[in-house]
Amino acid sequence: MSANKWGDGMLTERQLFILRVLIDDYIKHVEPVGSRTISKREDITYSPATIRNELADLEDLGFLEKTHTSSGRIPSEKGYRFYVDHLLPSLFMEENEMGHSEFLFTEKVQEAEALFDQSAKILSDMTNYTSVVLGPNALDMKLKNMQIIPISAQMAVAIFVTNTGHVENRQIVLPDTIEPSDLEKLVNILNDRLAGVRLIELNTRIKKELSAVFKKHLRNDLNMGVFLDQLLLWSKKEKLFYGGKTNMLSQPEFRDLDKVRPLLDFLETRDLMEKLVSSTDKGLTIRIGTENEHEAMKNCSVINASYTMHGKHIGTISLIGPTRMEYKKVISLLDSLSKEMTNRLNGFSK
Amino acid sequence: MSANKWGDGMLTERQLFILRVLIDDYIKHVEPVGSRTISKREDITYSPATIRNELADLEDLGFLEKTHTSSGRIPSEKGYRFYVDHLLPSLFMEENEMGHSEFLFTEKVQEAEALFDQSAKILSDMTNYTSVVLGPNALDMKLKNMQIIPISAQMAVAIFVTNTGHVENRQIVLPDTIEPSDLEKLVNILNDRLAGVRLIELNTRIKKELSAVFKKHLRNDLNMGVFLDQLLLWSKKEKLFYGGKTNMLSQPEFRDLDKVRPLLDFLETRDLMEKLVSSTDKGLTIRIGTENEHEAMKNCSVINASYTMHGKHIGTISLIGPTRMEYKKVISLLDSLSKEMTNRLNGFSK
DNA sequence: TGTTAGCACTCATGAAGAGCGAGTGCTAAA
DNA sequence: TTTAGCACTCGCTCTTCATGAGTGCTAACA
Repeated sequence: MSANKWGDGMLTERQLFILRVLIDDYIKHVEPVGSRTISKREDITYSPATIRNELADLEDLGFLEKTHTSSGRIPSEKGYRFYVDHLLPSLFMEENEMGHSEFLFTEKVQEAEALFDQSAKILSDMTNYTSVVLGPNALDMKLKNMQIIPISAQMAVAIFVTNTGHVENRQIVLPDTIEPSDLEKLVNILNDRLAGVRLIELNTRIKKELSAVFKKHLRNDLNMGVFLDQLLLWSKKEKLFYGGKTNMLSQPEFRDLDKVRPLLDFLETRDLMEKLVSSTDKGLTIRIGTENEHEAMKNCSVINASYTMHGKHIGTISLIGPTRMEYKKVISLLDSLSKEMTNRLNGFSK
Repeated sequence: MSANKWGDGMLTERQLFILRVLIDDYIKHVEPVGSRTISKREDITYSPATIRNELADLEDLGFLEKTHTSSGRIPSEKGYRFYVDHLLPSLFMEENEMGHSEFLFTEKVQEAEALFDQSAKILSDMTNYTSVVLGPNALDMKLKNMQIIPISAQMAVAIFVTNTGHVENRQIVLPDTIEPSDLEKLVNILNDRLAGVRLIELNTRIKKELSAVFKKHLRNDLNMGVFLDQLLLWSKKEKLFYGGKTNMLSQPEFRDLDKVRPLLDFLETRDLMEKLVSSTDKGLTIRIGTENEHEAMKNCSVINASYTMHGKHIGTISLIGPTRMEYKKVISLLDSLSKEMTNRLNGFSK
């Protein structure tokens, strides 16, 4: 057999089996697994000594590690990666029958925000890990209607309603010379011409197509350029919804304060979280340990699942747990939950 | 001298002095303070033995405690309370000269939300404790304008803009039989009659004063009752802005995971936090340990400072730290910061 | 009468060492 | 190829011991 990306050659059936058993055991008990423990399983016919030889080989191949010279083995990052890619699917298929069709949403979840919030809570409650829902980017939604409501002589509130019912708003400073009638005209023009345009594109559309219209209908002395820039300077990003922020504290590997602290700080840092949880992939992605490319996450795994609207990826629901997480359970859970979210979300727009 | 609420009688000057020195020292070093430590201070002329006698008396009076029979003393809750009420002001006045006039807000803080958020961050950064700003209750603001924007045949978005520029919005289900023109009429009536009314009062005002108007101007077959209830069912509460959520982890008294966990969980529980941080008082209130009336807060002190708008209390900025917090520093800081918030907030509305 | 030196006593803390047990790698025999 | 046997390694836990910072009490002193 030829070399592959996993090392010098393929693993033997027995090695595969032992590796899987060991990782399963470690995930369950969070303690280094020794040869004796493995040999005691009913379905294992080999003696501890034989197992030891195999374990030494698996360690040489980089799938396992020891915590000290005479300890049992724990999976390495590479080990988990292999487990997730090659050992899980076979098991996974069998058990996936019992779909998690019933999630305990409270009676009526009418609005998207409530759906996201509850999904995050449900997921973290069911797994005891930390979950995050990355909301849709409102700027990708299409403009349904906009309003400018003056609240004082100089200040006004600009409101943008999207086709999904999301509302963006911000305060703006009115040009000195503007009249209520000008404002009304402006709002009418914008609503006429820009309904159905994605918020993020409003700015370029206006610059390209509407300067002529403005010239025709509005007084020339208004400094529309600056005003429009202010109006359309989008700053808000996707919203994040959390569940089980403190669940990390009950994971045995983070029993140590100095280990949890960076983790909790990470969770509180919006930019980092956004990056961690964003994915352009439809479907499900798993990142293990250092694959997350941040020191604080080096002992964590992150699973992102995509939810969609009209078939388009618009956000993710994610689970953050220790690298030793219950992948089997968690993956199928996340899979069903993201589908459930997609269903309900698309139900809203009917 | 007659008995007072602090015990059998007044404390002697020397007792007051020793108590203050001890608490100051404990706050600084977070370790039980012994007689020797106190007697070593320059301004103390008595021997350890004398101090010991006084300490024993102060303990009998309930101001001090021991961690074990032969340890130094630490302040009791009653001790802190006395310290804050009677020992602090004298010191406090002298040093308050150096006001914290310069808070490091980023260039332009234009909107209230940004102000609250930054205030919380600044406060937690400067103290290394956890801070929370309780935003104004939008429902107490006055209606400037409302809009109902249909987004599909059955759904619409209702938007309420307040005189402060705050925007409340929610999705509503439209009555089957309603026409766009009905909606327009309704919005016009509401804007005409209800501008300037506090959001929280809209419902009663409508029921009292507008049913006649509706009868006159709208078709009778519309089931306005249910619709209006839906429109005016306020659910959202005041917003909370956090700073330094994980700062508790660096406090020596919470080095133990089992001690921080309930604390962090508490911080994440909206209802509890809201209750903790709400206060109707103008000015500054301090609650020490069990005065907070929640198990998780029994080793914490909470300081609430009020910020106002046009002289009216509209929200609070709070600091949560261990009972042994640096009251002196923190109180003057919170005092100045809440005033700064008030200033900027009132500046916005000019 | 208030203050202080002296002294016996307490208790937390940290270091040192022993014993245990779960694990290993290696060797030699089946 | 598999396995029994064995020496060896570490991490843990428990105990013991010494140390030192603190106390309360008593008796003497100013």
